[in-house]
This record gives sequence, structure tokens and C-alpha cells, in this order.
Amino acid sequence: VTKSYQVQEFAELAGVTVRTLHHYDRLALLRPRRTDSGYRKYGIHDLERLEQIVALKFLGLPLKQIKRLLDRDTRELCDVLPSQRRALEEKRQRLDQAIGAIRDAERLLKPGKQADAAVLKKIIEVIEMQDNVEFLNKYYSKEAQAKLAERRENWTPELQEQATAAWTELFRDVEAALSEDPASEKAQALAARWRKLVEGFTGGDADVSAGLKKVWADRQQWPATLQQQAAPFMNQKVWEFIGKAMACSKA
Amino acid sequence: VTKSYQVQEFAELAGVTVRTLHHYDRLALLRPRRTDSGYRKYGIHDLERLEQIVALKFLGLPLKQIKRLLDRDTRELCDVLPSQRRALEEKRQRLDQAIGAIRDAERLLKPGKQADAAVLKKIIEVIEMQDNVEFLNKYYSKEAQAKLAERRENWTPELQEQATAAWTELFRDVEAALSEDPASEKAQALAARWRKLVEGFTGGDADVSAGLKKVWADRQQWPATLQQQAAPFMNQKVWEFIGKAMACSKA
DNA sequence: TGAACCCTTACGATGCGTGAGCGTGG
DNA sequence: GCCACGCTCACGCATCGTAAGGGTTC
Repeated sequence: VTKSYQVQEFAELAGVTVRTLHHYDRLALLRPRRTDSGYRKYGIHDLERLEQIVALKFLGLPLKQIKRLLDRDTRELCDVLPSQRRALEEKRQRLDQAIGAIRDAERLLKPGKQADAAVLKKIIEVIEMQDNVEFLNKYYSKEAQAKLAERRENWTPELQEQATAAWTELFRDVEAALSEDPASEKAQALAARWRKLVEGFTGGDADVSAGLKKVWADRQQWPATLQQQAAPFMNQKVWEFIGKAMACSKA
Repeated sequence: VTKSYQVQEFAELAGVTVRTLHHYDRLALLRPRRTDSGYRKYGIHDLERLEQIVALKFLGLPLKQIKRLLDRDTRELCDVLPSQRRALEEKRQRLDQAIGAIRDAERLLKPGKQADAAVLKKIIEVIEMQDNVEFLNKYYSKEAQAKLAERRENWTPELQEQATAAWTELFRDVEAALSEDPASEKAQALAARWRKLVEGFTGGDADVSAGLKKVWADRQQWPATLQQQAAPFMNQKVWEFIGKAMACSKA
């Protein structure tokens, strides 16, 4: 005596809405039998199939594909799983980024209570920063990426500000000394300061250092926003001068 | 001289499609000025606003809400952020579950190459298992949850099968001994086996043990699928008998 | 005769993609 | 007159939620 259920009953049993069952019926995804008067009659086979549908939906597959899988080839499922997993993992990454951006924004907002506009700017900054990080990661080895990520963990806005200030100052000083001899004591002092700042970023790590060189070599290919941010440090002459000074101190 | 852009130009500049700009225009989300002939003319202010829109969209906010935020109260943003973050975190959890389910299914499939139907059953099992884990977690303290999670890390289908088999056997033996004296040697031996199996689950941990008691006490409230799975172990008499035997051995 | 279900039809919401058909001149 | 762009409809997609209007009877 295979019991049969009416829609509502069946819906509760399976944990879906009646509307959903109507929908699946129309899509020919789950077609129950009918009574003479047209009422839907669901049986245990229907329950099994519905469970499969729900499971596949949980994995993020669209109903169309679920229909194909269940109607034709269940074997195809094995092929679908890996790509679906990758898709979900990508989604997860984007979600993580968004969550991270909100976290940072919240953190930056608690102390100051600076109203409206600043918040948005902060959020935009954070997102751009994430984009940049992701872009620049291409240049680093796995090890270097890991080290940089760890470093960012305890990286505060204050530290960032300090670093930017130090570089800005150094750049100004170098620009003022462009006419000096790269071998001079003054130039060597500047080169020393430069080395120190670079080391502050690399942490003396060879992997990071190698990546950084690649990053810089390919600076023409950076995205617009990054180039814009880096614009103050793009003075070609400064880089040449420091290059020469570094060469001298090595010799 | 505030330069102005045509749609396509502006779209490329901002990294969105022309269609998107049309869309935002119609929603009154971003309305550029127009030339006499009706062409859209975007300026830098529009670029700023568009960046804000894109940023908020990245956070998962719907366009309607973005419009409200940008048109009326940017301050409201501070209120929105926390709830949005929570929403995203929930989404992430569901994603993680789906990813986990696929992983498990893939793992269980590689060796056997059992075709079609079995895969689906496996996936359903895995998902139900996850649901159960999530449900049961309510009963455990944070510490116990952590310990159980760690335990599950290296929990294989084989181990699971062994455990189920051991419990099934023990249950059968107890049922066969229901007429014995709970204080008898035979009963005490059964109680000892029982304690050992329980310990195999709790790992001798007090937190886990406490949670397990709560789980069992509330067994009437378990979801249907879990009750179904646990049905073979629901024989009231067995539990009473073991309870008495345990009491004897304590005394 | 009424409560409680069931049925079908159809618009709504989300964020654009993708033409179709037609005007502008950047 | 031709090419590159621009403009405005308007349908499509995915998955149901939510009535509206009207039969059936576990």
C-alpha cells in the first residue's frame, strides 16, 4: 500500500514549499500523478527524486541542469562536480573579499565616528587595495605570498601612513640631491635609507625581494588605479640616481 | 575644463559595460547630463558616484538600497554594514557546506568508480550529515564543538562503519540479555562494553560528554532524518537496562 | 453550507545581456 | 553615403513569492 500525499502534506514532509512543487511540476522536473479532479498525488518515488533535486540544488546547480542529470545521465554528474566546486570556491573568494572590506571599514570607523562620505571613501580604498594585492600576487612565489599575507595581518593604517611618509620624504630628499655625485657621502646616505625602507617591506626575505623586483619591472602593466597611487614615486631620475648610488656602494 | 565622456569611453574608464550605465541611468542611480541630441555626457562627478556604486555593489547591496544610501543618508551606511556582513558570512557558511559536500562526494568516488545512482545517495548522505552536525552542535559548548570538529577531520567511512557495527552488535546482545539481573556479571560486562564505546566517541572529554547527555535528553526534538537514522538504537528497554547496570557498578 | 485544500494563470523581483530598429556626427 | 556610436524599447534568464479567481472534499 504505497501511501500517497497531497501537495501540502508532501511539501512539509520534504521541507519545501507548495509553490516550489508546482514549479518543479511545470518544469517537468518532478511530475506526480493526478487524481481524477486534477489534484497532485505524490508517492515515495517522488520523495526520492525530490531529495535528489534538493541535494543538487544545494550544490548550486541550476534546475535545468538538474533535470538533464536526473533524466538522462546520472553519470555525467561525476564530470560536473569538479567544475562546480571550482565555481563555488571562486564565489567564496569574492565573498571573503567583501567581508574583509566591510570588516576593515568597520574597524576604521569605530574610533573616529567620522560620518558619511569618509566611510565610502574608506570602503573604496579597501576594495582597491584588495584588488591591487590580488593583482600583485601574480608576481610573487607561493612562499612570498604567504609571508606577505602574514605580514598584512598586523599591518595598521598608522604603519601604512608612516611608511608612506618615510618614502615621500626620502623621495623629496633624493630629488634635491640629483645633482650630487652618486658616490658621494650624501648620496650613499640616501642609498642606505632607501635600502632600509626596502628591507622594511621585504623583511629581508629573499622570496619577497625577488617578487618585488618582478613587480617593479612590469610596472607599465599595472592597472590604472595602482599606477595612480604610485604616481608620486614614478620619477625616473630618482630611480636612476639611486641605481647608480647602489652600484657604487657595492663596488 | 572638466572633460566629459561618451558612454563607451566612460564605461571603459570605469570598468563597467555600456548596458550597465544605461541601466543605472534608468534607475535614476546615475544620471549624466545630455547633449542636445540626447547623448549621455559623463563628467568626473559621475565617475566618483559610479565608483561608490560599484563599491557598494561589491559589498552585496542591492541597487535600490544603494540608491537610497547615496541619495539620502550616507550616514545610514554605518548601520547597514554590520548586518550586511552577517548576511555575507551566512552565505559563506552555506557555500562552505556545499563545497565540503562536493569534496566528500569526490573523495568517495575516486576509488570505487561506482557509477551514477550511488553518487547521488552519497551526496545526499553527506548533506544530511552536515545538517545533523550543525543541528547537534547547539547542544555542545564551544570547546566541545572544537574538539568534535577536530575529531571529524580524520574520521573515515571505515571507522564510521566499524563504530556502527559495534553499537549494533552491543544492542543486539543487550536485547538478548534483558531478562538478566542488571547486577549480574553478564550485565556488568555489557555495561563495560557500553562505556567503552561511549568513551570512543567522547574521547574521555568532559565537555563532549556533557554535550552528549544534552543531545540525548532532547532526542524527541531531533529532526526527522536524524531520528530515522537513530531509530535502530531507540529501544527504550535497552536504555533502561543499561541505566540500571551502570547504577549497580557505581554502587 | 462552510472550512480547508487544490488548481491554473500571471505579475514581481534582480541586474543586466542581447538584439531590433533607428537617429547622429563628439 | 558610409562607419562608428548613441538612443530607446523590450524580451530573456532563474527561482520561486504572492495574489487573484475559481473548483473540490483524505
